[in-house]
Amino acid sequence: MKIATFNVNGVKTRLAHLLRWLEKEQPDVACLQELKALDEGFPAETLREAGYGALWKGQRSWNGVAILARGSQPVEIRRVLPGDEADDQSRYLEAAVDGLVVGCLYLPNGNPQPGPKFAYKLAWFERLIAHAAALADSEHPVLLCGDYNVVPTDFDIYNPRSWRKDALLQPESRACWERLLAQGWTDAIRHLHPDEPVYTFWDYFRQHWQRNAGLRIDHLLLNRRLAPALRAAGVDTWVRGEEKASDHAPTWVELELSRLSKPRRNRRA
DNA sequence: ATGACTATAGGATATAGA
Repeated sequence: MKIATFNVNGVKTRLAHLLRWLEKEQPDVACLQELKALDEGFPAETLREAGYGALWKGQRSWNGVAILARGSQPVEIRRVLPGDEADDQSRYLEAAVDGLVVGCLYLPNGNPQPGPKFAYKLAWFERLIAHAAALADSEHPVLLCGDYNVVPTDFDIYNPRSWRKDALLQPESRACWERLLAQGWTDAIRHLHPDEPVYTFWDYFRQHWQRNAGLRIDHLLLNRRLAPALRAAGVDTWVRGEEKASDHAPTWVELELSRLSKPRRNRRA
């Protein structure tokens, strides 16, 4: 079972890219961020014809998240991150797909910092940590993936020098990331590729893609129950090399759910 | 310190992204 996260940077602008990628890589589940479209602008019919059921949460101009499932309809669990009823930004969706709980998130960028946007980022991160605590300990297999807008360490960026003041590298952002992982989550990419640089984002400036000057900010986290199923993880970098590509590349895990032990209540003494 | 580039909304520029 292949599950991917992909910040499409505009689902309407990138629809052809999205369809080519789905066709070629055949992910079973695809979590999308930055739809930049209203609910009514989401190409649900086209995706259905491509074989994917979908849940989506749009917003005018910015944000927006979706969960696609190949050959099935994701079952919605929640469409808001708890903790702030005044927050109207479309950044979180959670669904059940084939016995798996999948959270799709688009964590605020936070620039410029310091300032209100950075405060919003940290507040949103605190809400995520609070919500993720129960998911981390869940007896269900849970995957929490998306654009976290955090470069976990200096090893996750081509060169931190010109990014030192960026919200993505701030000690506060990284401390939140560490607290999240300390709940027991496995960072799939880093777990399977401990010694090599892996990037998921290359900005449009200064030929950063051509120079492979990237950042690792799209992450897939597995809870304890799911971690034993992890078989492979990677980045579909070819998508970033396409004409008029998103600045992010799809990032994925391959899971072998049949390898998970049965829930305790079903096990014989 | 700034800007490089790409997107949306709208119909010129302003704002956001990371």
